[in-house]
Amino acid sequence: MVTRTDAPTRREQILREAARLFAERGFHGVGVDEIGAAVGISGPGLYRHFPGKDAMLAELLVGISGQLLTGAKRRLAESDGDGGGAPEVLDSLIEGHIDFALDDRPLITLHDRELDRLRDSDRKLVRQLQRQYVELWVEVVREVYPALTEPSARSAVHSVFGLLNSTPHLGRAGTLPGRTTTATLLHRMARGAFAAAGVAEEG
Amino acid sequence: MVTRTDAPTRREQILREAARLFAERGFHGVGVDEIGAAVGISGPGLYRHFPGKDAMLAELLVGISGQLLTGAKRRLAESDGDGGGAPEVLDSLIEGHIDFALDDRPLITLHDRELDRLRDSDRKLVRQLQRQYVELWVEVVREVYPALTEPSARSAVHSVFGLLNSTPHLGRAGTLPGRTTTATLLHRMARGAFAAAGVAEEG
DNA sequence: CCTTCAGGTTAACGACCGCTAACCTCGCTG
DNA sequence: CAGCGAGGTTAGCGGTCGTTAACCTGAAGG
Repeated sequence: MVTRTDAPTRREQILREAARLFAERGFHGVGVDEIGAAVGISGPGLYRHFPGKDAMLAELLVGISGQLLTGAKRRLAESDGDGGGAPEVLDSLIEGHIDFALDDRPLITLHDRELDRLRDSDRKLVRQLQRQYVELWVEVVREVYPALTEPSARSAVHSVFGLLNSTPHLGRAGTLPGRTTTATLLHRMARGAFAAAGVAEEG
Repeated sequence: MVTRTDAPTRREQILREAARLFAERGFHGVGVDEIGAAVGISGPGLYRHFPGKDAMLAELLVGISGQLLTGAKRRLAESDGDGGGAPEVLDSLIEGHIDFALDDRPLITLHDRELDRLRDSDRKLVRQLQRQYVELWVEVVREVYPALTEPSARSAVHSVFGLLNSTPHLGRAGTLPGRTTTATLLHRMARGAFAAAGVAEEG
């Protein structure tokens, strides 16, 4: 991960603010004038950077899904090189998802909330990326907990996503008991949830 | 619970369809004409039953929050009468929440998604009910897992809500491996998540 | 120095949306 | 049976929203 030092482009500013506003008030609840105002230009000036409001949401959602999937693939590949067993890979996946959820709360919110506002083609793309991401988790989870059937594993993965993506509900930013504390707690809970899911099937 | 046999009133029909549509496409994404069409009347006919579109959302959200809180209080009281210890109460709370999440998926979706579209007074009321519900869980959780600090317990409760409320993401209705199977899996995972949160603090 | 063009501006259009007004039509009920 | 209220209807108003059109400006380049 090369950390950026140069200033964000206007385009990136717009995406960032749009994500925040969409997450706060919903896609239909935010006007283009507001997005413009948030970056210091006004209304239709946005159309120099994006063909329309939909395009901003599309780029955001495709970006998130792609980032999540790419990161997960990278972690999987890294642990293949190491002596990393399946449990370590699962830990790595959990850690990556938590980092994302804690660092980009607006995006995580949008990710499972505004998908249906996309044009058909974009929605299909995002869903495909999401599906790959889920399948990747499912494989690792089943390796760690062989007692799990495939449908149960998939349900378990979705549920853990729900758990990890709950961070936006945890106090409005300052109230958290410290980032690493929260991350550790979430990590333990995710592991615990998977473990409980994978004990016997039929409980 | 007295099971109703009489037909739902027009008003209840409207609320039911409005909930479904709001959950599918967002509050601002649904027009009053669509809600009307969904119950066989058209557009402004809704105003014979509700003073406005906002009022429908408000009634839905207040209703959910109230139902959840009432149910939880009832379960708490019942277990006080029995020889029910804290772990049994927690199980009962989890079970109740799962029932609700599985039976009223649209409402569970709205519950944490469209709260900000409410008038100030309604929003305050809903938040107050939600807060009471959370606090009730927190107390029980801390009784079962005394190692948990209060902020951690609160975070854990919110996270488990995220886990339990993930049901809308689990396949579009028919794909679930049976209701009781799903309920059991979710229950085990919730217990596992709490247990993992409550082991030591500092992990 | 003139041109070009990226990146803004304001004005305005057309569509849509929530809501109201005005009217209609039953089924009760005194 | 007169009347009246509950629960519909359609027409239309006022406001908002996404988008386009037309215009402006300042910096880069031959």
